[in-house]
Amino acid sequence: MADDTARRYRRGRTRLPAAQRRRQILDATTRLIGDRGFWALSMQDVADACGLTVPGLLHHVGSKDRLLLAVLHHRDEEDFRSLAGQLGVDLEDWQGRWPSQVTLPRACEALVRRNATQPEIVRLFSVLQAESLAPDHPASAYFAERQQRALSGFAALAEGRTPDPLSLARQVMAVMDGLQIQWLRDPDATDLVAEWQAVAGKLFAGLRAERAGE
Amino acid sequence: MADDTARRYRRGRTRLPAAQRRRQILDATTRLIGDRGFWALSMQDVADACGLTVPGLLHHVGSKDRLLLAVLHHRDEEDFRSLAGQLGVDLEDWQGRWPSQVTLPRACEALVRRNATQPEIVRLFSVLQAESLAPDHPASAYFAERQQRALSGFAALAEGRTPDPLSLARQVMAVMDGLQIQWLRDPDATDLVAEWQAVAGKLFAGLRAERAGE
DNA sequence: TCTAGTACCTATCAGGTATTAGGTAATGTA
DNA sequence: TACATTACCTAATACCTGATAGGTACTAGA
Repeated sequence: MADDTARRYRRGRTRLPAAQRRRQILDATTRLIGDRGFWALSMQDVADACGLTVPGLLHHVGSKDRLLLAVLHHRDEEDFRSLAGQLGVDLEDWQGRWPSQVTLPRACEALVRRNATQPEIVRLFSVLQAESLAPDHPASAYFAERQQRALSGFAALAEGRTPDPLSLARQVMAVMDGLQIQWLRDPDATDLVAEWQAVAGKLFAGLRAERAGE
Repeated sequence: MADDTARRYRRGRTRLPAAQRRRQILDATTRLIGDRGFWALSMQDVADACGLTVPGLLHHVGSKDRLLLAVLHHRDEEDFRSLAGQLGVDLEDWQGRWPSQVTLPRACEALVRRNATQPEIVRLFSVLQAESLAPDHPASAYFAERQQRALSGFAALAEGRTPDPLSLARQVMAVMDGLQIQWLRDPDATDLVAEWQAVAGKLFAGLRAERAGE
């Protein structure tokens, strides 16, 4: 009997180095949350997707909540890196501020274009953003901070070019989030980029090309 | 012992007529889903909120999924009724079309104003709308149909006054949904109505007062 | 006052949940 | 080849999940 369990042990599972396994876990979780949301996600689902048992999975991520936060941070980093690349900014000499050739319309366009290529990830954030409106959701604080950061980031780009940059930032963010939901619900009927460009024309109508006082 | 269970039976619970109890259940569920989302909601929570046991609750609603749909339909009806009232439309002689004095800007303003007074309900729909992006969510079909209905409703109001009514409808809906999320996350920092009016000015800039050909 | 209907109960089920404890074997290094 | 590390396992814990079966007692109509 002892022999039996010994023979059954880890039947056919592959053993991976921690970093590689961790990446696989984050990827799988990203996909699964995008499909079902976080509350509906079970550690069993993730473990299955990775060819692990549940405790095997927990060995790498600690707990379900920490898994969620790891996924979010990972995606944020990745997105930021890609966006900077698309805008021609070198991350080596990143000073915490965008260079002057990066304008709000240009940054938005880049963001929307990138999002249009990765619906699963957009869904992940859309679902989680809404789910996390509940104060005791594990990602509640994260999304509150993220909204703050995004808003002031957008506002900074419009600084000096419009009377109320923060208000414009809110409008930009609202349109993006709202369009994405419609697009996810019915991807064939909605052209995310085209629709964005149509609104952008109206939102940015009064935007000055140069900062006031330059 | 039999005596004991008999004495414990329904200790102190109040018995209500079905219609009244059902309404109480719908109200409580609305509040709870707004707080936690549907996946995170348990029948136990609802039962507790109503002073019932879980089977007692199920007696009235059948199943968790049917409870959800009942809540959604109930809210939709209520909202429609209120909106019509605010726009001065008599539901008795409702023909399936809005009278000509109801314009898209006016309808939107009324909608936003009403939403601003009931954050819990707005949260209910925001959370559910995102959760239900998963195709196997019990409200998935409902929200797909609802999005369709809302879009064509908005588009109909703009018919003949703008080159692409459907596109305008999508923009309007996107802004509303997006602003609501920001507002729910941070109600004090966001003035829903004011922010809407600011965007509305831009979105409706080219809208003709009269339908083309009138 | 008897009776039919029904609102709601208790008990139980079959199955999921995340997490912990403690062990096993594959791996990289001395 | 010996050893330490660690990726991952099995087993068990202590829940909670929606749902059903079958009974109890309140209530409205005759």
